[in-house]
Amino acid sequence: MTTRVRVRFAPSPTGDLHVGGARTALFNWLFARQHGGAFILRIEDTDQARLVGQSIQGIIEGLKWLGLEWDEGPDIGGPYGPYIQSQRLALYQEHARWLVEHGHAYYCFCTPERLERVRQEQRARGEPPGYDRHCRFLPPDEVQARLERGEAAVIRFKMPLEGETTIVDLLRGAITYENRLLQDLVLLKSDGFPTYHLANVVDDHYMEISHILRAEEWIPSAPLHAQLYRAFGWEMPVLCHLPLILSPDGKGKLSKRHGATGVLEFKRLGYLPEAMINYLALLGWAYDAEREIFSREELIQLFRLEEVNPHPARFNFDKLLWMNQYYINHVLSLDEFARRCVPFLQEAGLVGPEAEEPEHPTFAYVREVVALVKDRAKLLSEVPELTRFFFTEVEEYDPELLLQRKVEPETVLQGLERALAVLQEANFTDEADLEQRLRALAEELGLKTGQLFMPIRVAITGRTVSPGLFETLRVLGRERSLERLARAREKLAAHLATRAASASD
RNA sequence: GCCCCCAUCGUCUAGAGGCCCAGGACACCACCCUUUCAAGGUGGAGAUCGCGGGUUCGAAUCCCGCUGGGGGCACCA
Repeated sequence: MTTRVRVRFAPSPTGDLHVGGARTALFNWLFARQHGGAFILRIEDTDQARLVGQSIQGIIEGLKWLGLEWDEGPDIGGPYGPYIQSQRLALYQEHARWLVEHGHAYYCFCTPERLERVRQEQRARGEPPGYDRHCRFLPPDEVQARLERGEAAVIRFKMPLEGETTIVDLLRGAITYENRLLQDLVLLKSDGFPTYHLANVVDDHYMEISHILRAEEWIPSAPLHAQLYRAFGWEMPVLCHLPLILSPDGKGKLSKRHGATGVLEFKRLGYLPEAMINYLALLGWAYDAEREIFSREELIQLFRLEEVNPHPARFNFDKLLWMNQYYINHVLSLDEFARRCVPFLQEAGLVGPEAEEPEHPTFAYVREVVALVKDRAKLLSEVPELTRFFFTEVEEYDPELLLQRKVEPETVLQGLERALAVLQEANFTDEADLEQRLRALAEELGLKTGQLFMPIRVAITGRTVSPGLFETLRVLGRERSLERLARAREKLAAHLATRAASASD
């Protein structure tokens, strides 16, 4: 029997899409694509108290940024909709009632206060906290009377009191629980909303989900789900619990206090979705002993769910950063890199909206400029700082930066003067020509190349770290280069004069 | 407290009984390249495969116990 693969990512809209959720979504997506199945986005908004407005939008934006497109979902619909649980309430209520009528569930009138008190007493006695099944054995006519009186009630599942429940996890095999240790959990809350357990099981069934890939933290509720499937007489999908992503120090799940955790935060910080996907795929899975750079398409082809390592992995920001730089340096084309730099350059006020147009000269210039930092940027967000002097005047800098250890200040000054003269003659479209002339000049002045090039670099860029000198001169062009050189010479001359004056005082 | 999962360099991992006195990557160190910074190249350091018992001619690999880490125990998901 081959059932069509249908998987789902089912976040609850309580905040941004975080990396843990993104990894779950990724594995679901890879699995669906690899099997020619469907990847479904379902929003589990059954807790109105924890709802965060706009977070559905944020989740969708995050998934889109990662390129994890879905086949059915709240925004695009599909044959099994609606895909937002708050729009399916009647279905859950109907099924909760069905369970009561068929002896699998019961009404519970216990107040939150009573439940809390019971739990406290249990804890005090060193017992595991949980519901004491007080209402499970209420006489039917009392239940009826209280319901008619309009008393607030929830519906709880009647967990079998004896025997055991075994679930089968794709990565871990059989996991067995003793039923007597399991709880009579709430399926339908007093506000008429279902809990996760009911809504999830009902939806997975009606949406014909074939494989449930979700985080490991759900293992303990799997026996309840298995019992629900049994009570309904439904076949249970294949279960696969994905290992958790732990904080870098390994102490607990990754959370906000460990730094960026929201997928869109990573976007803002200048990470590439390709790097993010690649890194996340490798958190818990590996292709072989050597290879670790994979395109989306390669992942779809090579990924094997059964090979996922069941032990939790720590999130390593260093490795992600390395991978991001690797993608910028070695994977992205120049055009692609330039295109992605544009929003960051705009944000920094260095280019206008025209830079977005591929045919516009501004984009052509951006392309030329960022080509010089493509092999040294780790994050897209660094690009504005790395290239600022190509778009604006050189920022004010300390004239001391022009000076070289072991080189007389007068010689540096002379070097700048001579460079100005030499470059006057140069062909600025020809890096080799620029290089040749400046190397010759260094030799003429009896300086090591660095001793001449560094002052020029500072003059041109205002800093001691920059892209290659000759390519920088080329992109900057004759006019701006010579002007900056001249200004640096004046600046240094003035500086040396003041220095001499204060020294003679 | 109870239940469950997991266990190879600091981290992510390869390893499915002999190919492993354990391979790769990040991070770290050194050297090379070099106009700065990167990138790249070469090399180094880093794991008695958590510990203890078995099984076997042989175990990182199989079994048991222990320990450690993580998860869960809501009218949250």
